[in-house]
Amino acid sequence: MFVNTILHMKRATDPDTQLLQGAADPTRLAILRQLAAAGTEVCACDFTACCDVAQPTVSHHLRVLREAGWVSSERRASWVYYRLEADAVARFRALAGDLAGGMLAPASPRALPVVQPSA
Amino acid sequence: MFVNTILHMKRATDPDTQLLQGAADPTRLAILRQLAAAGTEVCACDFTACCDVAQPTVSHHLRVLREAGWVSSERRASWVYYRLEADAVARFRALAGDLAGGMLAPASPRALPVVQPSA
DNA sequence: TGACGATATTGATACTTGCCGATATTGGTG
DNA sequence: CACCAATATCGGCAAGTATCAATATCGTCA
Repeated sequence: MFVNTILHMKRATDPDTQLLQGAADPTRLAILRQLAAAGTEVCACDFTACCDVAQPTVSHHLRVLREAGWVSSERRASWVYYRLEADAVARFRALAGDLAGGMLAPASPRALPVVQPSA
Repeated sequence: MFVNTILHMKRATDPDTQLLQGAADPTRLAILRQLAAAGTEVCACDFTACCDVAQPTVSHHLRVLREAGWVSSERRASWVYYRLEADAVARFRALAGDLAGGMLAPASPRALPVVQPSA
């Protein structure tokens, strides 16, 4: 409430959120999946084919992915090759693990709070 | 290009994208983390405290999370309790696994394509 | 150097989203 | 029933974002 008086000034500065936002788009997720499936670098021109969006749009999404840390690119001859960043994938998996948290444990016989909570 | 002539008509209909978009916000990620850390259900009033946004905003984010399948809610007395949906967590972890794809394997000695790719 | 193919950037537009104040709704209580 | 506390919904605004056409840039090749 107080912190937020600085009006909407906090969006996605957190690296985890950036990572998630990077993947949170159908086109970008398709790109990430294609990269994961390939297991190796992929030429930018190969994404244009799969994503049913125009070339500038693909380029835009690739930039977003790069800035989110998901991919890195390397120019070779006329083509630009993109590859998944192992570090991003690792962080993503760690995040998934965090959220799994209590789900994995057999869940200790928890007492349902029948009376008022903290507030 | 052709499919897209239907102008911007495909946003986030895919369930995986929905899941990612659900988590791709600092406030919502904080909520998810708090739920995971708690390992059990959490009263809505407890989120208002941690998220430095106004109550209607928290309520909004909780709805987004519910619609994305991340959480389910149950009203008890005056309070509403939220809990993580195991299914969503599982799908999220599966997604992380998918993206890891080739990263886990020792990466077969791949031949760098020096000549032109597919296009 | 000039032409060409592959990508990136720019500019404009429409849609989406996060936020809050005000208000409605729900359930318990006196 | 009237009141109160906890949540949800509504209305509107400001910022973000996805998209494309047009254009710029970069590298290769003749």
